[in-house]
Amino acid sequence: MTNFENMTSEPLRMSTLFLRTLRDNPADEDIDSAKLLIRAAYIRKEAPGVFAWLPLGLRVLNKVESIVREEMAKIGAQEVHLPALLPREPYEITNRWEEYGDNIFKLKDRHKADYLLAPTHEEMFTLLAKDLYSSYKDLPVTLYQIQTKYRDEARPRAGLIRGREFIMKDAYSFTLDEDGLRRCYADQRAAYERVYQRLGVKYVIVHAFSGPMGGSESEEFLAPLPIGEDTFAQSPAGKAWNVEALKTPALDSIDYSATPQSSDVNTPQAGSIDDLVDTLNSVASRTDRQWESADTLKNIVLTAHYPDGKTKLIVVGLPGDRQIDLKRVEACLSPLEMSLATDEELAEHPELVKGFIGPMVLGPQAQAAGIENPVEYYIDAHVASGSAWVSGANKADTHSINLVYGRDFTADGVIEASQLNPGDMSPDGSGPLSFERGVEIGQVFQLGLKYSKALSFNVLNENGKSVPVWMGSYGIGVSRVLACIAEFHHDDKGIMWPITVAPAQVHVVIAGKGNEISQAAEDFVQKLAKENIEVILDDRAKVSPGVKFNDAELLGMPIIAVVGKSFTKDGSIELRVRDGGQSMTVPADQAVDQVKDMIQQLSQPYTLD
RNA sequence: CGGGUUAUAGCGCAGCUUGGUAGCGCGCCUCGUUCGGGACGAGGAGGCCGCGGGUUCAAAUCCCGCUAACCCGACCA
Repeated sequence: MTNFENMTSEPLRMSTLFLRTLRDNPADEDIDSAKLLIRAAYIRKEAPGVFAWLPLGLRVLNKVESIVREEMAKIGAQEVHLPALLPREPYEITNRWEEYGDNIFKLKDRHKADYLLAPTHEEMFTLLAKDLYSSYKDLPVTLYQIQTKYRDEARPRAGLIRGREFIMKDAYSFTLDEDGLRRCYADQRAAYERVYQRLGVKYVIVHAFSGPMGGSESEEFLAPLPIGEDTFAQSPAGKAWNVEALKTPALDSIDYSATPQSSDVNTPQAGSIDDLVDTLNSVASRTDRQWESADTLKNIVLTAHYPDGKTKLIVVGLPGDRQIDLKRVEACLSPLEMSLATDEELAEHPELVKGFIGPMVLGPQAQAAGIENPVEYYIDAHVASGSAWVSGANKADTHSINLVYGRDFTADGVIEASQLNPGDMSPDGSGPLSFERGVEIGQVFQLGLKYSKALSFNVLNENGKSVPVWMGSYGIGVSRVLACIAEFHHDDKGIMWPITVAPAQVHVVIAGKGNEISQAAEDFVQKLAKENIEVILDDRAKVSPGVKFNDAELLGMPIIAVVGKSFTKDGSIELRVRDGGQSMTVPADQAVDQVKDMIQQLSQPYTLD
């Protein structure tokens, strides 16, 4: 049990432990990990998204952190600790004072100078490394910290999973070149896999959206849980993507030589795509097949918000059977943020006839239509070159049919604008996508030169030339992953901690009165302590056995030992495994060895299916 | 930012319709009896009924305003 060598072997006595378990679930939490962690007095909510750590919770947290530290040490990352309270200037240089906006906790000191509570530390780590290092001989170096982060979330929720104050391990690698970055990235990625395996957390590595720094690689570690806020997609070949990073496979061009010239159709009462399809089937019926929503091209007017607050209208065209996904549009048109245009905003462009907007007045077509100040037009990646569409004719009660993309109209750009659906083709072409929800518990990111350039972190290379440093950043949501452990490992009675993070390995219950029983329990606990096994001893007087059993199951130590009835009968101790329930009664003098066997078994790596 | 729900003891809740001494369960304290699956009896402690204003002889309760928490949504022209 080398893992626990440095831990105290003094038993935790429930008679004096700062602990009060709750019989009822807290009314304002609705996910299992938050309910159980609060009921079992591991944590306590102090404000929305802000939690206090109580003795047992802190022990779990420390063990999670220890595992992270061990794995960071293995790959040569060095621990530091930066302040959370930071001046404004570095964030001003990288424009994140503005970009992060309301998500930053901002404050002023007594001299009215701006400060912030750091949401992340790329700037400070870059400046720190820049301060000390200036030669290629100093590289590579990877620094990390485990530290409290602050983000003023619009809506904190789900207990520890989306907090405003949370604990994060963030690491930053500095290398001379891109190859070095790739090696650091691979090291971190491998360390993350070991961390999550040791924590007993299921994870899926998904391709993540890598932002405007085109080409940089980024992957997220998601814990597949239905309460997750991220949706990820998996292909039959086993690859996975965050939906934000999903790319639609390129479509083959369609031969449109047989498609007739476009023409207008009178379509009153075409208020929705469904109504339009019905109308088309009655006024413009075709012989080969019925009109379907997938034949229509709907054009959605969006207001694009620049970071400085200015706005412009854009139009996005996508197949009528698809839903627009504003987040994906934003990802393609970063840093613009999107909202649906209001009627007032629409009114500034009279060529946009609500309900009948078509491509012929938009983007590249606008000039020919005599429009001075054209609205930019983007087309969804599901629109194939050469495909024919029904779309608005830019006058009331009229649609055009046989509008061919690439013949009759083009766009200012092709973007990922629509929600992907189960069954859509995977980017790797291996078959239909399936979707699942996940909690982001880690991310590895090849930053490239973004921060070193912005903050002028250069070193001299072998030729004496000043070159920017390649950077990567790597995060683990420590408090969040703790909540995920509880999500994966609990039942309706309580938590079932993996032995690697449990506050103690064994929970000894004194069930019964009398000196003999309590003395036997004390002897047992002392023997366990000699073996460096951590113990919680329920030595509370005047507490009935039922209460003790229920608390033991709620608190969730991996092994529960009961000294009571069976000891009185034949001097034996009852041992149970909390998760999975094997249970046995062994003579007291064999109990320690039996516990060691159980710990051995429970310490086998988790098989993550 | 919009929508919904809620706010009464450490925790979970009732009371509000119809204004009149603030209640229940758990937890906490004392005494006694219990002691293997959230024991029982007796006796206690603990409240600015979210905040502010109003109506009234009288407000947890009715009216107006505010604040906070939790959930849902951030979407089809």
